Amino acid sequence: MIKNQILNLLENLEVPVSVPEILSKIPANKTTIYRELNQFLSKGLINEIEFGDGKKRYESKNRDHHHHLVCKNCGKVENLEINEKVLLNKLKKQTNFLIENHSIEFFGKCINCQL
Amino acid sequence: MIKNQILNLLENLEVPVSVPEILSKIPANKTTIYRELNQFLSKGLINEIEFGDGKKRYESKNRDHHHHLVCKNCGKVENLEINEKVLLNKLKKQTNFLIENHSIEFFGKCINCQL
DNA sequence: GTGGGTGCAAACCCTTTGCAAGACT
DNA sequence: AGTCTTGCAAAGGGTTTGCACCCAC
Repeated sequence: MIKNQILNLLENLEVPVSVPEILSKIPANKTTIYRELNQFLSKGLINEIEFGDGKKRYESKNRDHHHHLVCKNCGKVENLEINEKVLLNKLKKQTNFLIENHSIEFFGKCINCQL
Repeated sequence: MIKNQILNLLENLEVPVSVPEILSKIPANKTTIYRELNQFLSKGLINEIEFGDGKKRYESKNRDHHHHLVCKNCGKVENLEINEKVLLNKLKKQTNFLIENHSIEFFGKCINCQL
């Protein structure tokens, strides 16, 4: 079942993947991939995230929650753990907004691309 | 000159806008808008940002730097000021990554959409 | 006539939609 | 028969590209 192949892939990858990347690793139809991803999303099994190149990326919620360092030169994505609890608690008190999700990403140059 | 119309628009708007939104306010060709935005980007005059709906959004750097609360229900975008200096300094010491840019966005429900 | 600013049309790529075929109960 | 899974083909929507036009210097 393709559903499981996709979930397994997302659980085993270190960084979020786009649909084109998934397609290159799982021999299935585009429609199937998009369809399953949307189901995973509505079931809350995965996260959707964007790095600014026009493609949405997906990662399993089973992996530790973390943020990213995205190299704008070579595209390399590194995981980054920051403790945002303090920030989130502050925001909860400060705003009337119900925060369900957040995206904290940093863009720049990875060590190899700094010359 | 369209260049200036776009810059003025971005400077006067409270929240980032997408190209389709710019097109609805400035009577010009798509190509022109994209072309000018890319020039602004490479000159560092504006920021590019994504809210997860597949459209890039743009905001003037002349406005105060702030982050956003994006309502996933009605699409409303509110500005949010958080002091990320501590976080950025910590990251600078903690990683070998050259951070040029960052995106800190929160998604959820605005006060009107919480029922 | 050379260069900057603008537009049109087409192409490109990611994503969505409508419909049909097959498998399993 | 009915439902669930998958695929194909086409359309949709944001973005990019190639080329031509026009105006000013």
